[in-house]
Amino acid sequence: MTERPALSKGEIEVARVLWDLKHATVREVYAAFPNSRGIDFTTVQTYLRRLEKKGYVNAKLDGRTRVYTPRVKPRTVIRETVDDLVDRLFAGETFPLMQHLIEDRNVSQEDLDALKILLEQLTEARHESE
Amino acid sequence: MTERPALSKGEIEVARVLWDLKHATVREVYAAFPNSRGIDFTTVQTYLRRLEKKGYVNAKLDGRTRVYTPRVKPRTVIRETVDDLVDRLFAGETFPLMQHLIEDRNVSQEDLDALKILLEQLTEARHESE
DNA sequence: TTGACTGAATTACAAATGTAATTAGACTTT
DNA sequence: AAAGTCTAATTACATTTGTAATTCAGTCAA
Repeated sequence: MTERPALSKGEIEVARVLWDLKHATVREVYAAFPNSRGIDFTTVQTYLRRLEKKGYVNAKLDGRTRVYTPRVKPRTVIRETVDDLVDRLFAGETFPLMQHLIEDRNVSQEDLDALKILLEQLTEARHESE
Repeated sequence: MTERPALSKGEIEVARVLWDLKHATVREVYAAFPNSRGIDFTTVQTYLRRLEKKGYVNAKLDGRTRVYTPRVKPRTVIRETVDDLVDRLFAGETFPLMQHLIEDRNVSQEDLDALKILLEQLTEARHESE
């Protein structure tokens, strides 16, 4: 089963950076944060260690420095995280979330158009595989 | 400012029940949980107390029993919670989340159609107000 | 070789969270 | 009125999370 403990907010932030970098040391992850974030080097270090313990990243020693690489794909984490949110906030229903996103946020016209295209494609794909 | 502390997962669960009931005692909220949830009466009690402290619900004494009522609307909590998720997981971009919802989940054809209509409506509304 | 310096590992710690045990107050029944 | 019983309030506590201080191990300049 998927029994990985869920990620905390801070852990997700760090995981995202690591997905971008593909593999990186603590220092590199730390450097990738904008200064405005005001996060401490050792805090990043802690998050990476916890990500490793939770099974989300691998670490191998290069000299005396640990190099981290993602172990779980973004898509998987996204799915699990969004699942959880949808369960808690919408009793498992996806539609209300989409409705909220479309109606209560400022979606640009470009995004709206892109969405329409997505929907069309999906509808067509379904008809084909019938 | 919106400076209410964010809700935890458990707190959201309880808040949702209270939104449904409009106003309720601890016992009523507790009763509204399915048995399968396996949550303790006193746990619900704790969550309600914390929701009150955080400013999400009001409580008034009826005899010696506390009756809770929502103080913050679902829509507001949803907005804040989803904002937070989108920030953490998608760097604030709404589109990737919608894309995920549409592509990586099993959206029914009815939902797809409903979405298209939503999109159309929004597009029209925009053209009018130009 | 000995401090000073650099960078990484280890340890720390308060606050938040999930979960519930314990205590206390009011109502009932002998 | 004492004992038992409900129900609600108070207190407790381990775990997780956010955040970082502290320690330790090489390296370099004096």
